[in-house]
Amino acid sequence: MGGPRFKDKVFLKCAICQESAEGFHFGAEACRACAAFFRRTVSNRKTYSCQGNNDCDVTINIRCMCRACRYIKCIEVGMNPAGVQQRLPPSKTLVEVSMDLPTVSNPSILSFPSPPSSLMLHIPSSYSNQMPILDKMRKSYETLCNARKTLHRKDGANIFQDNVPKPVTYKKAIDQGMKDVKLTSDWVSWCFEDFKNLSIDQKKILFHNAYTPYFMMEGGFLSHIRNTPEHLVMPSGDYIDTLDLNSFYNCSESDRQISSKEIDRLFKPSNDRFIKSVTLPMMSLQLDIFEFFVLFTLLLWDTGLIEISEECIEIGTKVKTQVLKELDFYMRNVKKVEEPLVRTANIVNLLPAVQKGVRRIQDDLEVTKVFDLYTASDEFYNLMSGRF
DNA sequence: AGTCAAGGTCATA
DNA sequence: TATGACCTTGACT
Ligand SMILES: [Zn+2]
Ligand SMILES: [Zn+2]
Repeated sequence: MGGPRFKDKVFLKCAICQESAEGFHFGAEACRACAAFFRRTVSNRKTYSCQGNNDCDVTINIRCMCRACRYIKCIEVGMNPAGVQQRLPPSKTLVEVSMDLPTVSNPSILSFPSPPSSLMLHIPSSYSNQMPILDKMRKSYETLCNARKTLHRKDGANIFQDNVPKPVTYKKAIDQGMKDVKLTSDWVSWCFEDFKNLSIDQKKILFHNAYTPYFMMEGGFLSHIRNTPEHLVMPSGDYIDTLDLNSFYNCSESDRQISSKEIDRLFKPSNDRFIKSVTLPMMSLQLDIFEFFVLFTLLLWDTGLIEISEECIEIGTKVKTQVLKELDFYMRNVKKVEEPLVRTANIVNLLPAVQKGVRRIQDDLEVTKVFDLYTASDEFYNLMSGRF
């Protein structure tokens, strides 16, 4: 028993099983056992399934009890499957395997499902000190994306394969939005130390106020990144096809009471409006990930809310000012924007468009509620109050 | 030369 | 067969 080792005056514990750790592995502080487990899992492309409810404890004594939950925890603490290298010696058995899957020749490519967009950039670590909050958001967004891949993985699908994005129905979209609430709330806490320290009431108020607009704004942003403005991209990577609203709103299980024309009349104007006022401007601005984070910050820390405390207003104002300063530094010294003021104003001007877009679409849903066809949004909003 | 984090090996359960 | 202690490698300082 070596006991916990010293490392620069600090005890380090494995983020997965709490055993004393020896260093970073694949993006997280981890013991060698968990690192080896993660490497084997990714390298051999194994899939596990949990016999329980995907919430088994993974601690040092029972770390092997549930492989599925151990792997999920690896992802949650920040391990990146892309960190596992491709098998170097392409042995004969591997060649045979790849013959079975002629469409996928290079397994390592599968670890990078996101198309390499220059707008999803990372900043050099030398800039981290100058923009700490944005840097933290960027890094934890990567963690969020990995966690989403696990969470939204289709049953039976290989976790390491990039699922081809598919159009979703209304019910699936709500379902994915509900599943993503917890991850997003975790992400918010990862991003803002100040948010983590708020009272539960204040957290709920801020998060509830921001989640739906954020959900839609992120959908617009991701569709801008993918260059498919007519799609609203969901956290899972699937999308709402606004050119085919009929299949979106008419789920197969529900009665097809509404004609395709009626659907278009009800929903098309607000969807088109959202694309025109949010997604397309993002594309023309070439909004990047850090600028998107600034918008999220302004959205979350809504100091105009009537229910929040004076202290919360003070904190929110401080956070927003800090992030705007970081944006200023980023535009001047990293992105080297010619007219930072004009660009910042254009970016911030997206927020009222997002808010109006959300309101329009929510109004549409109110109308459908009168028709008593869709009730999922009630569950959705009820769920929001149970977090934190 | 020393550290870190990859991959590999192989006794053991 | 999966695990994890132990070893090798290769990049970086
Ligand atoms: Zn561990
Ligand atoms: Zn489990």
